[in-house]
Order: sequence, then structure tokens, then C-alpha cells
Amino acid sequence: MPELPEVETVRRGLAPVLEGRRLVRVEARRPDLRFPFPEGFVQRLVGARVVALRRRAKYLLADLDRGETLIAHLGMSGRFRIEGPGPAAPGRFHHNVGEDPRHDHVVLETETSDRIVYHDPRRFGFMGLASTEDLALHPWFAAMGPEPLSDAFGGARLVQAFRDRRQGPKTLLLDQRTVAGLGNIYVCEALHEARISPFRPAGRISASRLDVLARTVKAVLERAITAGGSTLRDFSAADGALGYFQHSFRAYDREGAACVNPGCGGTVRRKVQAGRSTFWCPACQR
DNA sequence: GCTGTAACCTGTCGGC
DNA sequence: TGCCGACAGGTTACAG
Repeated sequence: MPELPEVETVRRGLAPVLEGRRLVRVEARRPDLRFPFPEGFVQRLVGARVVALRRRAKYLLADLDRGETLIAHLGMSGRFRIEGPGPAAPGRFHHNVGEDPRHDHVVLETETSDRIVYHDPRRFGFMGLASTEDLALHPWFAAMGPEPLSDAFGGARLVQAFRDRRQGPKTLLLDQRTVAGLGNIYVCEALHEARISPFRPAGRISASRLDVLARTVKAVLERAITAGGSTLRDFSAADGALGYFQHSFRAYDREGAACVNPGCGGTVRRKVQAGRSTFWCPACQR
């Protein structure tokens, strides 16, 4: 899926066409995505005005003027596409080349005739509606860790979360309870840049190295957001623009390539860890 | 707790 | 060209 930088890129693309706008027509073309749509999904959205479009971890949150929030998660292959009201409106796409319309599952139409289309071939994404006031108590968020780019996340948080844990930092950073929003790419990247082995028992990594790791996580995410996220197979911003952070990968998807850490000279390797591909350099990641 | 595995679903790519 | 297996940015459940 899009990880945090990709979701943030999508949020920034959708905000101008959603914030302050009323939804005049909503279409759910099937009864479910990964989970069934909530009871009365379409009716609860039609007529509501979007007050703000926020992001929490990898979730998009559209606060409505009725006290509810539309929650959207893109799963692995979800994307939003904006179709403007006029033909060939600048920066707006009526069709993305090669996109199968059978995978257009949800359409939100605003009072200004912008159509926001949710497209998701694999349907690992999901949507829900919940009380805005109690959002933090919702099961999807209740156990979630801090935002990695917030002051609540730093070395101290990692020291606390890793204490006495024998699992590797890779697994623990992917656990959204530790810190929320990281996925496979950016965890591999941050560990590589911080020169920490994905396999080292987390409880045995010094506090000073965890401080470096936390700062590296923030730096990697910020660079990726600036680059507009990473475009692999099926991610693009809502306006169809492609991210280009994938050109900056240091470890992810670079099996067999030379390690780029200064003075290393090692080779990036790939290993399946907890069912996910881990890319790391055995020479310099300790 | 921890680990590994599988499931959800579709598309793509490489090998033969 | 066609078939088959491996793999993909996530999350969740389950068995041991």
C-alpha cells in the first residue's frame, strides 16, 4: 500500500477539491471493499459538507459537518482519481491510461461537479464512518502508536517500545502500535540509513542508536513526502502525478546492488522476514 | 508474548 | 504464445 508519504501526497491532492465542499452524489458500486460498507453508507454521506481532510497514519480522514468522519484506507492498491467538471481540465484526469473501470468502486461527487473516484484492483482498502469526536476510540485507532513526524515520536518512544523485546526492529517498526504509518519500504530504508540490522533483538539496541533511528525515520519520511511518495506499480497522486522517491531507494528492491552507505562496499541482500521482504546490507547494518 | 503462515484479491513479471 | 509460480506498498487471524 501506499505508506504514510503516499497517503499524505494523496491527502494534499484531494484537499483542494474536497475541503469546504458538499457531497451531492455518492455511489458505492459494490457492497464491500475489504470490509462491508457501514450501514447507510451512501445516505450518511450525501448532503454532508467536508470540513477538513486529515491523515492519521495511513488513513485518510474526511471530517463532515454532521459530526461523522469518513475513514478511508488504501490497502495495497487503492488510489483516488479526480475527474474535473469540464473536459480536459488542467491537471485533472478523466481516465488514467490502463485503468480498468471495473475497479472503480466508490464515486464522490461534489457540488462543484468534481468527481473523486476510488479505484482499488485488489480491494485490500476499506472505508468506514465514525463519530468525529470519538475517533481516537475507534477500533482502527485505539491501539495506534504516535505519528512518526510528531514530537510524540522519538528515541524515547523506541526505547520504551523495544525494551526487553527479542523481535527485530523491522518487525516492531511495522507494528502500528509502536509508531503508526510506516510500511515495508520506509522501514527498510530507515534501518539501512541508520545502519541497524533488521534482525538484531530490539531490546539490545542502545538508546543512542535508537535516537539515531527515530531521527532517521523522520528524515526518510520527510524526504519521501517532498518527493511526492514512491511510485511502484500502482501509486500516483490524486491528480495522476507520479511520485519519484523510488529513485532514492537505498536498500528497498535493490537486492544484489552495491551498498550506498559511505565506506561500506557491501551488497544489499533480500530475505523474507515475518512474511515480508527485508532488504538490508549485512556488511554495515549491525 | 512470540513466530510463522495464511488469508483477503488482482495484476504483473520472469522462466520455461 | 501460453502456462505457472512468485511476488507486490497492508492488515488480521490463527496455530504452535
